[in-house]
Amino acid sequence: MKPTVHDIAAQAGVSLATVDRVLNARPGVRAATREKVEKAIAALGYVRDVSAANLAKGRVYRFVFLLPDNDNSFMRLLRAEVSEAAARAARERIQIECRTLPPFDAQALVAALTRLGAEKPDGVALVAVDDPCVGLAVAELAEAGIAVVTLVSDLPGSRRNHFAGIDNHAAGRTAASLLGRFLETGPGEIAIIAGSLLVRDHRERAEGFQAVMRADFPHLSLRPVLEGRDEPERVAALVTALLAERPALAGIYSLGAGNRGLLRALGSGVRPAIIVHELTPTSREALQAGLIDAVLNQDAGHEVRSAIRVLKALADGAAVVAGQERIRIEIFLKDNLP
Amino acid sequence: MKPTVHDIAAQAGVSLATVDRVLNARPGVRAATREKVEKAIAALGYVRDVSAANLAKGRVYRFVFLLPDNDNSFMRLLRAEVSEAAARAARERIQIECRTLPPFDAQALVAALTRLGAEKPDGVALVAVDDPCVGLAVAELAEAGIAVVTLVSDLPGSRRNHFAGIDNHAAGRTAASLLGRFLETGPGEIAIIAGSLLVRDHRERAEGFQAVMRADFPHLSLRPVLEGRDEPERVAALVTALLAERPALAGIYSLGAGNRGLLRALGSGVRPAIIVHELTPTSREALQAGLIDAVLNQDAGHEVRSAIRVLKALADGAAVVAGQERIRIEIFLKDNLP
DNA sequence: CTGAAAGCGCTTACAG
DNA sequence: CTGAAAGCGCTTACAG
Repeated sequence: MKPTVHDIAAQAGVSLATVDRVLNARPGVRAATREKVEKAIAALGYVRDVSAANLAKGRVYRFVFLLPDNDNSFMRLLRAEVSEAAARAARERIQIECRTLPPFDAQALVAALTRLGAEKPDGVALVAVDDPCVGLAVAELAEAGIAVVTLVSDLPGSRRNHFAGIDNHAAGRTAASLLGRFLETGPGEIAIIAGSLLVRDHRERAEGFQAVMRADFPHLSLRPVLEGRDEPERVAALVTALLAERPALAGIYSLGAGNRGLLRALGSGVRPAIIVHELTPTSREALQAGLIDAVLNQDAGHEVRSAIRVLKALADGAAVVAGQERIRIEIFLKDNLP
Repeated sequence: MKPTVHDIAAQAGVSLATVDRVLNARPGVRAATREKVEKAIAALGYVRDVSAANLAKGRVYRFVFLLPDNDNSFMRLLRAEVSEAAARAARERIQIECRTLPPFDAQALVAALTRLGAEKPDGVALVAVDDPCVGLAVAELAEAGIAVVTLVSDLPGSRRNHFAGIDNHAAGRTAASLLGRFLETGPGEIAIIAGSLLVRDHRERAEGFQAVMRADFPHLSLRPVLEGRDEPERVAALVTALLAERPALAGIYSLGAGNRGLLRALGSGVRPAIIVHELTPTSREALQAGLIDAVLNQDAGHEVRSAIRVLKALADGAAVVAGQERIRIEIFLKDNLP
């Protein structure tokens, strides 16, 4: 049988209350007593039953998710995944609240974070906006002992505890490798469409893409990055103009949102090779119909579940399973669609 | 506050024992009483606290993993993942035992399954061998109320409850799509190397690959499937002979194990485009060094953790999170290696 | 068929 | 600084 607090108490010759004090590193135990108990713990190989402890404590974990209220498929999906996970988590004494904010708005994010510093939840997950004052607000939460996880968009160099998202540089490099291999037939021009280069994820994807293209596929030349602001209308206008000017364009890497616009702007004849980001109803359908060649994806459900697991581990001071929390850059062709 | 069994008992005017009987569908409750309790449960929106219940029951889940003792990287990794997961699971009242068996041996597997029918664990995970008598042994476990999950290799049409693995047809199709796109420069010949076509996974991968190649890339012709028995030596011999006969071979799809042999057989000059299965130290290094072009992978850690979650859900009669248990066909290029 | 009481492993006032 | 007792939400003999 697994040893319990009773066994430790008996072995150490103390009461349950004292065992509990030592176990939880609470003050008010003489050094000699503490040592006796620690010896017993080690001797018996005791491992605490966390759910029994939580039951006794009546502990409820409180986590808050701060999400942008962008109206694009990916963000909608992310919000839906948080809601679903919240419903499941409630059964395990984990209370998740989801607050939406205007997108790309550092001030709004800072305000929300500052408020949380006062509310003192056990943990916070946020889609970061890349701005120094956000880093400062995160530092204050960390100072207050609140666990912080960045989601989808990171804040490197800040005091966040963990990032639940993909390596966007690597995503850009992957897109370049793939597109380069698809276009070995001869020279050509490649267009890059971002949402905005002011956003860290997009900038990193663009950089990774350009680096590999220049190094490994010198026969392909890169056009300057276009910024579609993640808006279908704007993307459509940009691509229409682009194809009018360069009807023989070899490839397009669309690294942001608004792909509905991209698809609308394509003619019906020979099209460039196309790689886009995020598996949405639009991109899935386009992939299946052969209108695009590959989709790079981050699994929103996995990111959300991972963020919750990590927040809980941080709250418990427990270890995480590294392999389980690594968010993959998924490559989808029409053949391996889930 | 979340309602508890006490609240139900009070509302229905019965004792805790009776509430428990209704909650667990145990016999010996008058229909009228049962109804009162059920009404109270519904009215209060009661949700059972599973960990409190497990604590009270002193319940320990017993799961047994039946794994082949193949000496290849993937199977070694799979066994290691089971050990790791077992260590973690022990803390949550889940006891996992791992038994190894000779590979591809239906008789040995049937014997092990039959023994388990007597031992009556809560659940069994097995790497299936595609043989009708294995299906019968699985049916007996199902009959005995033991949850059964196939791992990596499925047993379709059997009474297993769930398959934790990839769609191997789709994997083959994916390999073909990718290789086809990599070889658009002109006609050429493609070789397929399997472990053995007697194994279901391998057969399905080969079929998927051939189907897409024939349909979408008619300029590429397929050579007959070679069988390397997953042994490096044999694979090396086959590939050496192949390249001697066809020095201008355009591509190789290696869908089984033994890739160390494949790499050894490659000359130092122009090489065919190559796609292999499973991310192992060997394939990772080869991908990074540019000796192969892509690796299709199934995440062994994910498969094992998923199998355990599903077995637990089956034992509890609970629902699974479909998105979380879907095993992806991962595509790795050198740029998105984890 | 139904209920009172004890207990799972841990924690928490409260008393000393 | 230390301990006895009650309690978290659920289940289980046992008695009636």
